[in-house]
Amino acid sequence: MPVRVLIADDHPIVRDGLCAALAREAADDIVVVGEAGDGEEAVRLAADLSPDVILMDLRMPGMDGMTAIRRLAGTGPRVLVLTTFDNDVLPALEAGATGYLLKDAPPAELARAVLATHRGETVLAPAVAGRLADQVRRPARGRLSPRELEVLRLVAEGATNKEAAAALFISEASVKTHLLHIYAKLDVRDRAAAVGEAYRRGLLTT
Amino acid sequence: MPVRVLIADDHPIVRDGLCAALAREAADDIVVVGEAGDGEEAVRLAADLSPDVILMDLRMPGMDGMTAIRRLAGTGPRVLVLTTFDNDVLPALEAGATGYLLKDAPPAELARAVLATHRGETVLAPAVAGRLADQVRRPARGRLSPRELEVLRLVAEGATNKEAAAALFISEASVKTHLLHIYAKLDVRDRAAAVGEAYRRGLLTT
DNA sequence: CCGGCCATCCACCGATCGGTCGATGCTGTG
DNA sequence: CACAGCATCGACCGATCGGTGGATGGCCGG
Repeated sequence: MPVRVLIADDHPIVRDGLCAALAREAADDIVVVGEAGDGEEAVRLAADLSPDVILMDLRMPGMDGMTAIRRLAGTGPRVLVLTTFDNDVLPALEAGATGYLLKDAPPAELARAVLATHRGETVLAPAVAGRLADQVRRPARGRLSPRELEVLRLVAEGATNKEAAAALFISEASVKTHLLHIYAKLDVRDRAAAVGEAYRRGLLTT
Repeated sequence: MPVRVLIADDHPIVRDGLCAALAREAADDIVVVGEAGDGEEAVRLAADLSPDVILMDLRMPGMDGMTAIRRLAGTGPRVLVLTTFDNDVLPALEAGATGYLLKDAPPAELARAVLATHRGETVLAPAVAGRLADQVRRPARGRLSPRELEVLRLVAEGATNKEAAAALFISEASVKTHLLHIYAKLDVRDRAAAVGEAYRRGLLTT
């Protein structure tokens, strides 16, 4: 009995590619039962089709992959994240993903990963594993608290300390404290470098 | 006689998807004659296979799509850029691309675009056209000079004005002037916002 | 129950930055 | 040739920022 797969990706071309690759590499063991173009559709189709494995992109319009994973946590199907970027690994695993692959993976590896995911094995792309190790080695280093992230987002959009304070309904002193903590965590010395480093680490997005 | 297409994209899955989509949408009119995984391979295969149209991703390891387009300019095949991001439009067209599509395009549109490109028509994704109009309307707005980009890169990495001046062998006053020009072009008021805006516009990359 | 992280707040000071006046010379294009 | 854009430099001033050294309370986990 083949593994039932649901594909969730906003690019039709990528969905086509996944179908073609899986059919070519493991036609007997894998069958694609559905395709979703955003997180909401993925959650709905997962309930309707009860797939074994969901191939999930993280960046999608509307409901993104991360929240979709949280919605799906514990409902049956295992989620294999398939995305372009190697950040977001820890959040994805925390949200309930079983594996994390990159889109530059060769089709054969992809097929193997789908089968492994179905068996409950955690699949990590090699490049991803190293990054994960880094993050675990340095606790808190680089992990910003929700509040700190809000402050940094405002600063990245041009807010002064005073403006950020007003936007968050806190005092300017608190904003400065948050920023000092951010500097320490990102290992930088000023707001401009903090914004740059945050974008490089994928903490801030377009 | 079908249009001969060469696919250049670093993701095997995307290449599969393009093959499948083109085969499904226009099997009689389009034939994929080759696939390349980076810019260098694309240039080599273009010479060997003499395709009519090259579907080219811009972000690839090794030689990127932009330089590949420049190499191919005037050698015969027309280049249709197919990428995820809607920046880089103007540079791509200047480099010699005939069209610019986004990866979220539906397969049918993609097939039509390939045929149109072969006829020499310029194909632009709707979202791209608007952005292009913006850039033309406001000359210089948003386009940073090479020197300004260097300054901004240093600032994004945490350099003070003095440090940036030292790194570029110019005076601190010049750095400040460059920064003021940057602020005006990006429509921001400080270095942190400039860095953020630059990342959002894809002027700075990881 | 205590330590750690988070979030909040205060005051002071020196350094840096941004704004605004300039100015010069070199390019390339109409 | 005139004009625009680029790159360089100078001086001044006020505003903002970063650094320091605190303080409080809440919450969670060992």
